Amino acid sequence: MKDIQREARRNAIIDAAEQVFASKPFSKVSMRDIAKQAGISPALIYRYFPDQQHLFVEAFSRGAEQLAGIFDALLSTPGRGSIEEGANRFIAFLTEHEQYFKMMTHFMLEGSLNDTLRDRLDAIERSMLDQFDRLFEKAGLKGNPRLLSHAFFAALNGVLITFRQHPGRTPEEAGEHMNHVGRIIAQLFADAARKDTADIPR
Amino acid sequence: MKDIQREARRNAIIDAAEQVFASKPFSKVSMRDIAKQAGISPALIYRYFPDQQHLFVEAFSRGAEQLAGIFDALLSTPGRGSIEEGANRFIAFLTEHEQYFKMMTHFMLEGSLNDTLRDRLDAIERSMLDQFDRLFEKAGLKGNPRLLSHAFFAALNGVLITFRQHPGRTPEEAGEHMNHVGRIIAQLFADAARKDTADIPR
DNA sequence: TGTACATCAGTGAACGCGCGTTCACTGATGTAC
DNA sequence: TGTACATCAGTGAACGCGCGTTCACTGATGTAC
Repeated sequence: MKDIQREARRNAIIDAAEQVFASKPFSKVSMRDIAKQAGISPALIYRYFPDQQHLFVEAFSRGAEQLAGIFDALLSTPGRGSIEEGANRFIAFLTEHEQYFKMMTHFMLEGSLNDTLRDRLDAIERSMLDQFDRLFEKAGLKGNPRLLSHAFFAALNGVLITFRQHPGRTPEEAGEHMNHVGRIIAQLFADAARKDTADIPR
Repeated sequence: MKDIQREARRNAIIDAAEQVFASKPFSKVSMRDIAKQAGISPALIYRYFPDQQHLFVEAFSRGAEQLAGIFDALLSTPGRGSIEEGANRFIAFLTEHEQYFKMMTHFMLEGSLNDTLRDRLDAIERSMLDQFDRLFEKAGLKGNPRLLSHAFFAALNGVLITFRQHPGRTPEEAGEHMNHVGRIIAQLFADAARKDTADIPR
């Protein structure tokens, strides 16, 4: 079988995984579901991925690349890429692509993960934090922005988790609320970036 | 059987659930584990709780009450209860009592929950937000603090989730890092509380 | 005080199910001669 | 070009397991007379 075909099928399996993740809670997603969505037998997945965890990490890493691409475009456009815009895009991407958000929180909360995969996820997180660093640098922050990036990244994750399925709201209303709260947080960080970093303890 | 004895056993089951939750990831906790920890048969749990979800919500609600008590003590002591202190206590409580953190994130992420229980959890979240409101009022904020409370609450949750099991850190180091990042976030919110609320869009 | 009975805390074993993964096998395709 | 063979994508069914929950039953305890 040609490498191209193999690669195509592999991608089709990841696509299927994403679609299933987008349609039900993480804990309800099974290999059978994914196989069904892809129109293949469950056994075939194991010819393309050693196990479930590898497939999930692969799918997540795809989302991370997309998000990095969005940030990158923002940051390399003059006059764009404010801290507010970064927050807005981050929240928009992860609410519009729930599958990645579900995977991310799963990895953050679940302890038992293969060392190699854990390393891979750490690298993804670090490159995400690098993008946040650039956001702060572009906003004019002097000194090392890393700690602020940690705080900002964490705060935005928290907004997504806390208001994802808020009581008596439609998904649209929830999304609006997340953007609203995200904007408030972004402004606090933008204020901090404007000041000297001297009064932020390290 | 006397009501007192019944109540004691009921509490013992909740205690056991907490201990199991503290010792392993959420997804690995089973009714059998809890029964074993409590020294009883799994079937007996069902004479005290209609099902697993009710038990979990009951256990979580206990933690929420403890945390509310801590905030309440802080807020009713003159000269205490700064925003920084609130953040610090919040993070400390949920890192020292991992079981509640695991349950909270589970409820936030998992969609399929009984309506009655969902209402109960919403009430718990609202009363937590009330405490955050008081924090901001005590810090001198004029106007309705609710939106800031949402943002602060979400940001602190994010810190807990994001840095809970950070690569190559001992739990102590992770806790230190969370406190550090929490302090930075608290300072941003404290700055915001000091200013007029007029420049925070609603 | 003694006895018959009702109550219900508590149990061990089972039910039914869904899961991740593997196994034994089929059959299409490419290749060597 | 035809044939024998190797390769390997792909499958249906099964394995083994753990889960939440229920069932049929036991036996201790309290109560009515």
